Amino acid sequence: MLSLSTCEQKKKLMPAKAYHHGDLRQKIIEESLAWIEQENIVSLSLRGVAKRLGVSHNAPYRHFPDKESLLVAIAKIGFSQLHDALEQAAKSSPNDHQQQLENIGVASIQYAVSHRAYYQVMFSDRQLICEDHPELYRLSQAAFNVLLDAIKAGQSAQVFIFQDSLQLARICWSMTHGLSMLAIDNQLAITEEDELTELARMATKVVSTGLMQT
Amino acid sequence: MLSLSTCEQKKKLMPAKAYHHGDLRQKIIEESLAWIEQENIVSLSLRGVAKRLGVSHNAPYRHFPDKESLLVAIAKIGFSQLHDALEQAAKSSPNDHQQQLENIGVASIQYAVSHRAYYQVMFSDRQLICEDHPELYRLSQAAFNVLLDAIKAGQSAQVFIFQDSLQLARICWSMTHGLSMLAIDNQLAITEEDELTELARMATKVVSTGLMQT
DNA sequence: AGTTTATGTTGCTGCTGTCAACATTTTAGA
DNA sequence: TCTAAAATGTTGACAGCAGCAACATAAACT
Repeated sequence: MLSLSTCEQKKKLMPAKAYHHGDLRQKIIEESLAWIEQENIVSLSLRGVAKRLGVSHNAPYRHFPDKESLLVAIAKIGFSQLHDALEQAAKSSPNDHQQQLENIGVASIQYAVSHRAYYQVMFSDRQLICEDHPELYRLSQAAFNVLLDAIKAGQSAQVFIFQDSLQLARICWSMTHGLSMLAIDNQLAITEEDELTELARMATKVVSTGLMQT
Repeated sequence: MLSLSTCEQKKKLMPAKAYHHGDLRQKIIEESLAWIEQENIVSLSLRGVAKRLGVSHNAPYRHFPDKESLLVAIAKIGFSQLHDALEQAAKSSPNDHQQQLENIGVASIQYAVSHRAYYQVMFSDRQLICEDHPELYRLSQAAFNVLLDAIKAGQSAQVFIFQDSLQLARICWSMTHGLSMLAIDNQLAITEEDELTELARMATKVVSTGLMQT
């Protein structure tokens, strides 16, 4: 399905095609993600990735003008995937707003821990999401808006409290983001995937309960 | 006056004394924090700090065996300060468990945004908090335990729900941590300090409400 | 005084991001 | 089809970085 989107890039503007190597651009992204999972994001280097792929240390620069561009490209994919995962979750329980909100939260945390490399790039301390990368910013907003819309719908249905929906969405986002980061950084002392899912469920229920009208 | 206090560190165990420079170890820490605030934590380099301080590129290695040790030293101070701030907050409203919990949360967020350089080091993607640094781990646990104790007290007083207190504390910690990180990374589009404090208050109220017994 | 210890410097190695110049392969226009 | 252009890959260079070893100096201790 991802290759479908690249079908549109057939012409000549997108440098995503494979000439000498086999779609080197894609391979660089994959190898970078593998590197982050095996080592960590701090030690990720373009030269190291190039060496792993058996190309010269400057080959990646034919596909990404600099290291930041590679990270932005990865983050874009990640936010797109996250958006899809949240949309999927939002489709569940369309009549139970509280349950829907919890499902979105759990889906967000599950995406983070099952795509830790993506998530670390998306929220690395490199400040990628800013005015310098408008498309990335738009993609991150799209994912956030799934949550925001769910809250607005719950407010319209008189289920959630009537405070500023943007602020409430930021609160939900903060909890899932914080839990995701702590889990990825192994600061929750949780080994089992099920145990983490259970914590995610409990956490989203606490927040959603706090949002309910009395 | 600073030299007066160092006079008390007479013996030889403390390497914090000033011989040629003026307490270089402390200056390195301060300059590193200033660097992180002015630039960012990714670009922090021992050589850059040394240059700013007018010493040779290897002088810092007389005080820190490597870069990670410097970051650990900073993180230790940070967690100690955070612990104090949370203790202070916990002393308020000793009879209102919900209010006390909210005060702890707000204090945590306020510490993060008013000490962003410390906070970024404490929770950088360098995995400092692990078995490799037991004292740092202990300090971070001490800060966390302030929150945990507040929740346990609220449970004993039949104010909070009776689920696993450790999990509940992690949920609170996740929200404040996530909100802090997003605020530090400017991903909340909030400029005013007051506006952020208001969001922190709202956020802690949502979570604390979700923890209340029905 | 003389030795030891703490601190600071110089020089080196290997790694990194990035630039410039060049080589090769594919594509496109005549 | 042949050739020019574009896309892609390589080599070599430079500066900045972490960290090591050897050396230099200043303070402390005996």
